[in-house]
Amino acid sequence: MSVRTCVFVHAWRLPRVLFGVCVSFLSAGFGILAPSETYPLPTTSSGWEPRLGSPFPSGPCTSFTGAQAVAEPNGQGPKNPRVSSVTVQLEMKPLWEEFNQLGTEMIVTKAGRRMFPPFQVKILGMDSLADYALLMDFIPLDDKRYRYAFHSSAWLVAGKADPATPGRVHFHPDSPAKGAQWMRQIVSFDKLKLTNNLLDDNGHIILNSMHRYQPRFHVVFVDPRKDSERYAQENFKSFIFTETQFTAVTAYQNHRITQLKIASNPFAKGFQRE
Amino acid sequence: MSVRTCVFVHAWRLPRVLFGVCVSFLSAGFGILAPSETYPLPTTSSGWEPRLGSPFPSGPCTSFTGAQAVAEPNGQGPKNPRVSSVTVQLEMKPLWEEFNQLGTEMIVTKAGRRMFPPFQVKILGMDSLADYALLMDFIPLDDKRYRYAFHSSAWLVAGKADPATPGRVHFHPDSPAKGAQWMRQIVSFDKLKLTNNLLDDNGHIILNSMHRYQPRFHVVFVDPRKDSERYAQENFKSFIFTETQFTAVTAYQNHRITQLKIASNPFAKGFQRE
DNA sequence: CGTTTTGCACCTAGGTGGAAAGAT
DNA sequence: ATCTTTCCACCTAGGTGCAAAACG
Repeated sequence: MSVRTCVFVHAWRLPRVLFGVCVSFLSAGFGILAPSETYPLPTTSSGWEPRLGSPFPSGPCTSFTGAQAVAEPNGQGPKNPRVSSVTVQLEMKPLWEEFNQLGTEMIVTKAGRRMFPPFQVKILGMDSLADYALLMDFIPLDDKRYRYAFHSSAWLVAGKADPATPGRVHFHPDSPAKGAQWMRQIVSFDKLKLTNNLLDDNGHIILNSMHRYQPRFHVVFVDPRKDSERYAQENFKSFIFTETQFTAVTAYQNHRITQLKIASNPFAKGFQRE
Repeated sequence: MSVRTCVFVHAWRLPRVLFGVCVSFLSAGFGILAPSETYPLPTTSSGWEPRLGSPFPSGPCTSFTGAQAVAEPNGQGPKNPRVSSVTVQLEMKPLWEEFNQLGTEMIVTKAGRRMFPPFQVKILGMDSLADYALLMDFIPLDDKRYRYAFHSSAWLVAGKADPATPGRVHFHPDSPAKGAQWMRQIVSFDKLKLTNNLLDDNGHIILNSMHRYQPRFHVVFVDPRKDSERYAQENFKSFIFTETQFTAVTAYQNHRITQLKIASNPFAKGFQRE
């Protein structure tokens, strides 16, 4: 399937075009967006290898494992200097790695569930005076469905992936804001919730349980030019931290994941050492 | 005392001039502001009658008592149409009036205490596409200190006012934002806290206990022009709701105020009917 | 003596995983 | 048999007025 994604958005908390980040499929059109709302994105894919025409990572985006934990996307084509100079550090990287080593699981519920660890980043290199929007989306890591073999404590492929969920984007609710504001302190996506409800109308991210996903983080420069749509491809930069990938579940499968969640999430303190 | 207030601000979450709302005394200079931070404002005054040269209400600003509860300031001089067309409705007006009838008291603590009822407004008439900042400040209602006579259940003048507290302004933390955003729903100043700590460095509003105050609400248009300071006087509009005036206290004096607080504040439910 | 501070019990509001029941 | 839903006890986080102690 050929997927074309277009960056272009109408109406940002406003009744007319302000700037844009619109994502459309070959067959889909535009849409009106508002912060905290979500929007269809291509989620069907055979992984997150390069996809023709996608403005979001068209090359293998890797997160560096250096001391700074900076994600450096590649192959996103020519970029506006206002985004090309942006770098991002994943917060709580050691904790993410600890989970990732065990095989991170994220609970999805009908009502929506937060992620843990929380997706938080430190941002550098923005133009202090320019407006930016920050958003996240989730792409399938493969086309498979999984099941957990309790006896062997291992994930097994259980077949082909279920039909793709409605693709959505989560805008950080402070969007849009000045670069100075985003860089001032750690940016936390703690309003983002994951659900398995295909009919969700709370703006949550919809995922298939027992499928694997890769979170993506996008920085979009809000181009003040009237014809900003023309520069859509240049005005954003995407980041992927491979240590944040996870399997969506309705109940924890790996007991070691459960224990690590309990040990590290303050809200689960009630389950510590019994 | 002659007080001159100047509208002009440097740095809005940003390292250089963006737009401004700076308030200075005759003897005081400028300052760097950021949302949620506060800033010196003239608080010494012989009431809130007209004050020469003040960009904030220079005429008797009254709140209408009509069905819409719209405050209509007067005598603020020529205004930019982007602010002159703005009207504001006080939310929970009946509750405010109920308190006001008894003599509203607001607790001040070292750590800072919220107001109750909460100061919330509905805003109309903004330019949807323009940027605005919203802020509040508090001015002394008179030059007196009070004490409460429990036996007669009445407030008595206890002398001349204590030295004025450091004047501060509370910017609504969402500032600046588009008119459309502000008008979308009720704007609540629930992050604003009152303190009696003269050395407070949490950005709270500092008040003298046993003194009376009048909250003010200011709408500032963020003028994109380079020389916006020149138009500072034109770019804001102030609103005063007389039913929101109160006496600052460290402990409630009037028992009927206590009862009304308990009856109407959800967080005080633990004290209902004993 | 009037006023302020402190610790506290009691709330609101909402994020946890567990256990049992339900669904397919 | 596998997966999902629901309810719940138990947390975090923080906003209340109260009572006693402290202050000046």
